[in-house]
Amino acid sequence: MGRGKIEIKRIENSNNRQVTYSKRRNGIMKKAREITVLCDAQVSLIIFASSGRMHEYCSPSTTLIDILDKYHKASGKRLWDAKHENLSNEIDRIKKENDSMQIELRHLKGEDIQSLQHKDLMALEEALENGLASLRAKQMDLLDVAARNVKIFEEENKELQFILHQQELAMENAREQMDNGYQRARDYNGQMPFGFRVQPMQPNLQERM
Amino acid sequence: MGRGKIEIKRIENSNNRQVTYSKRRNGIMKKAREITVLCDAQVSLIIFASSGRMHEYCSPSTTLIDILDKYHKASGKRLWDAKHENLSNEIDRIKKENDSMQIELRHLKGEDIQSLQHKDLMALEEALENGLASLRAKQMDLLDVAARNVKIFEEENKELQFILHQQELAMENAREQMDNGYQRARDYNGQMPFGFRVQPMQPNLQERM
DNA sequence: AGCTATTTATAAGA
DNA sequence: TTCTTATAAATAGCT
Repeated sequence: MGRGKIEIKRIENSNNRQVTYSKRRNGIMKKAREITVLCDAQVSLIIFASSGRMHEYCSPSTTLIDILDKYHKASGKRLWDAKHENLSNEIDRIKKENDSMQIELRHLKGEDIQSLQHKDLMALEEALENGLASLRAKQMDLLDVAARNVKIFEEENKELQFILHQQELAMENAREQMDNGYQRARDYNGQMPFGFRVQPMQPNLQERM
Repeated sequence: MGRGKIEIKRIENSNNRQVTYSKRRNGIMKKAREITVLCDAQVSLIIFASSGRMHEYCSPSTTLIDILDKYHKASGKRLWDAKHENLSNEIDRIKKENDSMQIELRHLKGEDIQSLQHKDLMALEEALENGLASLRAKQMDLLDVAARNVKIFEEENKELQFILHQQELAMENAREQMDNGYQRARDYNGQMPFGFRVQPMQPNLQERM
């Protein structure tokens, strides 16, 4: 369709080839648009010129991804399969793992055990009793710790009371000295023996509950 | 280009639409082939008719995957990465679910409870005790069933012993009659009253353990 | 699925 | 590239 008929074979003149490429590319794109509208078709058209430049057409109302998805289903060919399949398989695998854990959990919570056989029930019982035993042991530990903490607090309390008492004595002493002279009493606190200061930390306190 | 000019808009007559689709599809395919040859281009063309049927052209010397790869590089658009991302996200989601179930399971089995706080331990204890309670209930049911089955067997046993006894009497009787004449005794069994036959089934037997 | 009058696309030239 | 135009090709409406 032109001034002369041409054979369908590579156009050797690179300039002509480039011009023809442009013209025909526009032609195809137009045709693609037209068939889309006229016939309700979905079209994906990707063209790379030999120069590497790309042009694409994709019918509106859809996306290339969508079309490739349908292509996948329609042709059975797997395009980006390897990765895709691995991921799908992994999902399946994990889902199965999930399901079995879910069932185990339910059983341990006493749900859905109507269908279990005697043997399964025995195993379940053992598991529950083991769990409970571990739990009791842990609770005993905690009680131990708590008792120890109580003792530590108790001792500290005594010590604090002792220090408090000492301090009261010191204060009284100070008040007496104040009667003798304000200047000497003002920095009394700085001179108080170190051992009589209240310690804010309890380094011996055990793990909290 | 035809007997009449047409507007580029959806062809309402479905038959015409289908015919036009076929013709134009061939046209585009041909154009795609031609530009491939004439201009050294690489082309991927995928068309879905509204019916869902698919047609594709891909220039020789390449593959759809190859073209999509180049598309990927040329356009920067992702395509199937999106899908992969979705799958990856789902995997992450399920894995998290998995992990938390795993932890819960371990806790119920008394493992890894060193780090638990008092409150968690209380909850765990309750769960375990509930589970154990359900289990005991189920076991009681089973014991019940077993006891009932024992009783049924017991009664049946008695009945069988009774029948056996009757049969022994009958046999003795028969032996006596045989002394009187072989012919009359031969089909004695066929004449035995129905109620005295051994029943092989136990229709009252409850669910097994 | 063919036919063909017409419309479109485009090769070559400017 | 873009425009022009002669001509090849595609195809709409019929069978």
